[in-house]
Amino acid sequence: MPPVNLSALPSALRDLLPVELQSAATHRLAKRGDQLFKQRGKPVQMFFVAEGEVVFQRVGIQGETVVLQRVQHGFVAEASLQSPRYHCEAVMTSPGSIFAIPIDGLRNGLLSDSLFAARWINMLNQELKRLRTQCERLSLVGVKDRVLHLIETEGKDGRLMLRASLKSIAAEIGVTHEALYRTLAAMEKQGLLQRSDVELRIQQRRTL
Amino acid sequence: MPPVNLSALPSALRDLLPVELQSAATHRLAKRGDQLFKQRGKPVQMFFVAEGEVVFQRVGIQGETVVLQRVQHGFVAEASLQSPRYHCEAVMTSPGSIFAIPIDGLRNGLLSDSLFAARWINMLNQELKRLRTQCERLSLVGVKDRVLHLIETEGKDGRLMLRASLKSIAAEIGVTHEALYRTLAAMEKQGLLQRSDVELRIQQRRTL
DNA sequence: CGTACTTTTGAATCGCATCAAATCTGGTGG
DNA sequence: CCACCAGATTTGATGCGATTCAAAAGTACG
Repeated sequence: MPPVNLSALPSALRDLLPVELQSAATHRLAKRGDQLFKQRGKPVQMFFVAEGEVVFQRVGIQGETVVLQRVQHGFVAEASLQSPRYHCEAVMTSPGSIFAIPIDGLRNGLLSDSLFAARWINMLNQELKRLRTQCERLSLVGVKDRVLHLIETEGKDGRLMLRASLKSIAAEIGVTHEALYRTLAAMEKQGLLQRSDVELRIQQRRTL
Repeated sequence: MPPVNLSALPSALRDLLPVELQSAATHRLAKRGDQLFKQRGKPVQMFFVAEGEVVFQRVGIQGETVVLQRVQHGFVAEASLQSPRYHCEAVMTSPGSIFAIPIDGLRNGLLSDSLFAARWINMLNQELKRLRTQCERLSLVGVKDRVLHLIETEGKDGRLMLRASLKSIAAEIGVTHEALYRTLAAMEKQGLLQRSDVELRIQQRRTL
């Protein structure tokens, strides 16, 4: 992977990382199916997804895969900063653009730059909240409620941009893709929802 | 709340916090139903549960409560370090022992003590992993699989200590308490599980 | 133009939510 | 110490909705 033209860095990275880490970053274009790292592999780089989608998944005993997280823009496996091994694997589900930062440099930077450490903690806190929200969503009964919750929490103004397939969304909200397709169709028929190629939009009731 | 006799601090706190923050900690005994903080309240203290159980929950639109997290030993709402408001409420579900640390002191400490910041990041990373595991659990189909997953991931050697009611466990794994009771009974009848007042134990198959 | 994947619809089964009600438990106050 | 109450535990009956298995049509990509 080549070193990065600094001006090409996503603003999320430029605002977060100290300059010395920005220069240490490398970049690559990844295609669908590429594996960023394997379960039980040793972390040497921290990956940041700028474009495309990465799923963070674990392979169960019967070989079934459970999606733990989808990432379209952000770090993958921040929690593995000091882990000797990955506890999950990361795979591209759509072609994309990936930045990588050496983990030891990251660790040093966090120790030597306390403002950077504070920003990093902030990022982890946001991630914690996002995960708690996801747990909340998975606790809801019924596909419909989960869809609405997803649009309300991950979308903006009742609109959820579709950056990935509905199938991967189905996995994320913990239902089969068949159930999701059927529920979306039913909701649209009831006028609760509008679908397009690029987004899901909650149909606002005019009078409350 | 009185200041704390330093030697009474849980070791988890003594290993994590700088001494100046340890002296700033206060302590209280809380009883069932006590509310540590309210949804939308302003965070001024960071709470650490040493004994008893706290649930971290959000009240939904129809007034139903969703349990986001149960804490028996650890920080509650670490993610609210820089939040202007809590996005959830925290309630004791059993009497317990609570330590409180002033949030501004915590923020200052994280900025001035980089080793402390590194330990804090470590703690957040562990919490992230725990939450991802919980999402994984909630994605499983069937109460039985969730129970087994819970015992495997939160227990030790196939034994899960019951620090709280089965009902609160049911909420945590996202099923009704009736379904949990029935499933446990069925699993016990099939010899998959042993129950006692204090723990659930997976029945090991002798031969694989 | 074929291959792989997503999207879609169908049918059957069944596990779980739901509503109800009884028993048991620990804790409180009289 | 006992009556009482709130909550936990348990069992029962019912119906819906999601999983599962199957198959077809649509779509992207090399």
